[in-house]
Amino acid sequence: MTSREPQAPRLARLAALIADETRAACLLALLDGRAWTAGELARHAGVAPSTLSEHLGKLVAGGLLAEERQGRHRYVRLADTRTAQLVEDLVAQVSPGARPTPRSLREAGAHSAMARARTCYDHLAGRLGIALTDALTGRGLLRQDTGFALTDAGLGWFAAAGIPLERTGRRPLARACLDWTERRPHLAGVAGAALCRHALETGWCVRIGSERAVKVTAAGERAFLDLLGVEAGSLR
Amino acid sequence: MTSREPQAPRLARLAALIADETRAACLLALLDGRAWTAGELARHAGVAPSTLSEHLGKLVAGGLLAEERQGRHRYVRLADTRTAQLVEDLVAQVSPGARPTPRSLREAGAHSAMARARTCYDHLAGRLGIALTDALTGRGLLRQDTGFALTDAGLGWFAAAGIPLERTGRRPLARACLDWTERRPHLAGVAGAALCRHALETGWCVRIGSERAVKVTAAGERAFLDLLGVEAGSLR
DNA sequence: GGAATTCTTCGGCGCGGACCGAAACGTCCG
DNA sequence: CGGACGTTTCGGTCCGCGCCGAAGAATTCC
Repeated sequence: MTSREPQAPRLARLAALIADETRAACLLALLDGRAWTAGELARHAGVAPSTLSEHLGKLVAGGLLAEERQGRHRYVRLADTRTAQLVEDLVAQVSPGARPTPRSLREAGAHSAMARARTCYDHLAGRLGIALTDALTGRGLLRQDTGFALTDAGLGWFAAAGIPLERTGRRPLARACLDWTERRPHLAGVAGAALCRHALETGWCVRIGSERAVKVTAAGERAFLDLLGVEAGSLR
Repeated sequence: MTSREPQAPRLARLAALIADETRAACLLALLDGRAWTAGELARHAGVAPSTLSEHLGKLVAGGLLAEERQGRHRYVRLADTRTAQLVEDLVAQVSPGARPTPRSLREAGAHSAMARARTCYDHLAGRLGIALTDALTGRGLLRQDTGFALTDAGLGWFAAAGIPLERTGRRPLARACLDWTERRPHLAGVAGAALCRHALETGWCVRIGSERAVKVTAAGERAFLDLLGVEAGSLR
């Protein structure tokens, strides 16, 4: 059998897009679900703007990024949830079993804030994401023993909490996303995104700094306790 | 923010392992779930044995492949189900919306056999995988509307059919795997693997040739009809 | 209109890595 | 014990690509 698999070149070309450290840094930064300008990404990655411009060209051409031009700015974001999920899966694969020792105090602070609570593209992750997922499961709202799906009671909980779940396209309502700090699954999919969006809109959580880390507010602490019995005090 | 994401180098290095066309061809071939020798892979990929030896060294060192030495042979296989799932996800991302036109009759035949029924590492895919998944869903044994999980009736069906489901480690019982020919989810996870294994052991399906394609036998046609009402005649 | 900002294009440099063939090493078999 | 086979190591070649700086295009601000 000398016939080369027909999709080998495509697979290699896709992986090559991620196989560069600068482009990988961009994809990781964009996991916050927001749109960044080319200049921001260049500073973030520590390369010349001209270099980063070429990288963006490749990522957009490869379908990993979507771009939107506004005046002299070029905003890019991850193309879709599937792409974000793919990057998360890759990160989970390389997530170290042993936690790496941070080099500086600032890194240590940033790392622990990320481990506490952060967004994973469009849903909540970190210890907060795990705690909410565990609470949903413990109350019979989410079923993990036979797969990963909301129960009928779970559908009712979202409705009662005033969090609308839009059945759009083929995206699953609930889906497991492997957390790279906790190494445990947490809620993603339509329900995960809706919960995160609601938490940010109602002020249960606010973003810290310019990246993915978030923190729980006083209002959020009350809400998570009332609605799910989650003690989120340590995640403030 | 000039701090580079700490896991960017790791992500890039992982992707670089897949970013070579020869290594990609190896990973795709190994998606059949079996162990190949270095020589077989070299012939399959169309490169010199010495070249392929170096590739295998990198893939093993990178944790994507597991190796087993037997005499003068070096057998390699995908390291674990998570790695297989990752490769499948990457393939799904690049799966062409428009079917590519095969270049030769033999390729066309191989492609259509793969589209009919094949294994996806350790579970069934292609039109057969979709048909079984649809049947399970239609009979209330698998729930896809709120995620992707077996129902209690589904657990009973597996027990009644004599297909044991081993709850091992963290691997989910049911999980969706996106099919790259049908562009629809089909059953993976512990249940998908158990069903595939049972189908091959009882002779419901047999492998065609040396790769992933399988075909349904007469016994399999009866079984699928009796157990799930699936008309698998066109998949023989 | 002119200046500042943001991004892109281009030429050129240098490193990394994929490839091969030749030779060495180990294993199996007659 | 010698020959066939599968695999590995090594030296050498070559191409791809990531990087920069300088110059150019587009847009906004004053």
